[in-house]
Amino acid sequence: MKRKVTLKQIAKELDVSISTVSKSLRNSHEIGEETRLKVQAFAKLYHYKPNNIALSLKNRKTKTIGIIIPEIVHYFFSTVINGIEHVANENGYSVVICLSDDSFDKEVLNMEMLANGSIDGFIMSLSKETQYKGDFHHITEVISQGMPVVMFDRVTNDILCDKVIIDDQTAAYEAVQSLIDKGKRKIALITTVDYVSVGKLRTDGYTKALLDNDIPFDDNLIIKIEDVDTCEITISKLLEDKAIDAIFAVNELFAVTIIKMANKMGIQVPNDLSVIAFTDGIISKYSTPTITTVSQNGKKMGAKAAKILIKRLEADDYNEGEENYVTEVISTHLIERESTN
Amino acid sequence: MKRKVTLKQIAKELDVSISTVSKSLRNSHEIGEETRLKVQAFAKLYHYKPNNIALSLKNRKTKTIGIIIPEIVHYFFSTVINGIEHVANENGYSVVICLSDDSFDKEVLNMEMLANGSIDGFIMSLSKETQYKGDFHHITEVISQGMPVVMFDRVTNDILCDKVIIDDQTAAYEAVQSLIDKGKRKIALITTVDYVSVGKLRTDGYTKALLDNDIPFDDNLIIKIEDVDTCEITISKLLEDKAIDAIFAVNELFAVTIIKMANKMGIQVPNDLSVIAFTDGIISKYSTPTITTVSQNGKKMGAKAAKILIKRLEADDYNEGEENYVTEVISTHLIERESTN
DNA sequence: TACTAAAACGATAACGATTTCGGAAATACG
DNA sequence: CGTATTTCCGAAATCGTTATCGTTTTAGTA
Repeated sequence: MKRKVTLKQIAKELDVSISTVSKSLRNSHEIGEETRLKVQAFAKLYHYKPNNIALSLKNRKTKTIGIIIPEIVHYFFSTVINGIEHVANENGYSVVICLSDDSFDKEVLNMEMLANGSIDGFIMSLSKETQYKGDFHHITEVISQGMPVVMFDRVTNDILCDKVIIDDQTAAYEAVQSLIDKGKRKIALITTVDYVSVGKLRTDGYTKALLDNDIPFDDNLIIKIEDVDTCEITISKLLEDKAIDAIFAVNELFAVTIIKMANKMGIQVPNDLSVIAFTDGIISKYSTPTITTVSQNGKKMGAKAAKILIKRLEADDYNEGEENYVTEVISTHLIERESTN
Repeated sequence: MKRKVTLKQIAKELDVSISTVSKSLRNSHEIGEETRLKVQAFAKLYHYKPNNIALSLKNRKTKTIGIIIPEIVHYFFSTVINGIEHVANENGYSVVICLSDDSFDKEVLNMEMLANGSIDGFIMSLSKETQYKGDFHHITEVISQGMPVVMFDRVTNDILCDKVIIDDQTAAYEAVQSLIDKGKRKIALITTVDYVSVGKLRTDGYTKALLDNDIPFDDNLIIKIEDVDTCEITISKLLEDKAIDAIFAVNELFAVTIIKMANKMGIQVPNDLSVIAFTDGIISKYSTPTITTVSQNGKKMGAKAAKILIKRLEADDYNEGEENYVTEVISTHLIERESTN
């Protein structure tokens, strides 16, 4: 087993100094051509590659981005990572990923773990519990230490930093409006609990759309679901009200469950009931019927977040502290499929 | 903006030496109680945390695991990462993730990037292109440098290392056998191109099941698909043969597409046609009808892979080179749902 | 009192790289 | 021929830790 070769070993082998080797490999004109080529040849032969850790320590930058998300087994977050990873890689960055499992403690732990020199900056989406508690000291902490943070999707106004979001409220508004345009009047909303920021915003959009169209707002038509796996009864109860002609669901899991329950109860989608979901994921595309969704381009969000972060990282070298944080809004649009008519 | 505090700063502030600070924080008995407590209090006050990079350099280990997978927007791989991440975290490891996008070059690049000291070991699944080319020099390279590699799912016999797989052949065999047990005789197979190792194995299992049951093997019933998005015509052509009473698909995307096409052609699933898919993912669970699948527990695979890797990493400290590689086979089972009867 | 032993702390090397600075040799120039 | 200027290279600092090995001070013992 041959350990990786270091500058020191090359230096010793070639009977020159470490600095000479280093300079040769970086093609410094300080070194004579003969020596330079000799060193380069030797290094190539032994597959020399500079040790990243040593470089990180020296340069005080790791060229890696820390990602903290609630859950990875989730199409939207996967696509975001995908977007981040590609932009990161193009710019010579790696990504390290930590999952908070929607737990505040894990989020804090992970951030502390990464903040100790392992990464140059964060891209993150808040855990449910963090949003619920409203405790963001761990984030302000790293920001105050000069580590840039870009938040996406599940963000908070309590933190000053770059953000990448979609206009959840407007997107929801437009989705509901599209239902109204198709003549639907009794539109239900299946959403998450309120402390999830995006859930709240989508609810607002829903409410506003009804209001603007003079449709009476009925609190009974808003169902807040905490756990997808146990929502079937709640949904079927809602569906018993045959007058409901459309449902807006804040994610596709809710939507597909609705369709499933409707099927069982003999309610035809889209003929008896239109369904629109937020988040354009794999399920909507392959479900039967396919589901009309509000596209929430995760890859684009991830890419944008990465670009913002990297730009800030590279800029930090020159001008410090010139903080003019941006909030980038990724556009959404309605993807019409079979679940609406 | 306060930079992170270092030992040196604490030492200066408290007018002691760096070593004293270091030892105090590690509770060394070499340091008198008074000094020790003073230093600890000061460190706590300033939120001192040792710099990971410096530690990595010193200890020659990074406590991070490198993951290289073809694609993250893929339920199976997400669950594997989930499994890895949890075990890693429990043991104080981080994970850095690189995507090969099923490209050989990206796989090589990513490995080289990580192999230069950034990580302690790899967990990986081969890209399609790598399997196609059969070129594994980048993997043997890192292994020969003493870096442990654990491969999962898409593995190769050409590399000696730890592996975590499922028994694709037997699992496929059992799936097909279950169809036969239900009286199906004309069973088609929708699979990937042959160089994807798991695709090949599943095909073998299919073939063997037919053979063992004296069912004539018909080459026309095996459809090899390269790209999911353009397979609809191929599938519908197959379905024109109304005598086919069951289809075994090597992944759920194929399966759901089959069901979709069948629906369009007026073929009832499961009454006219039974469908079984490999890989128990989110689609199978939420599709209509729900799809009977061969469970391929990704989380378990990831967890197992991480355990094996970490065990090897910790063992490496003491005994070197005692290589007795294991190949762990994760058990599968059939999850019966609505697409079969 | 003189010597030894223990206790408390500091200097330094090392991990692997880059870079500034300084010095020696070779060349140019007056 | 003596000095100035390149050319080429090496020593050393640095990044933030830990660990080994001294060194000093104090206490204990004969």
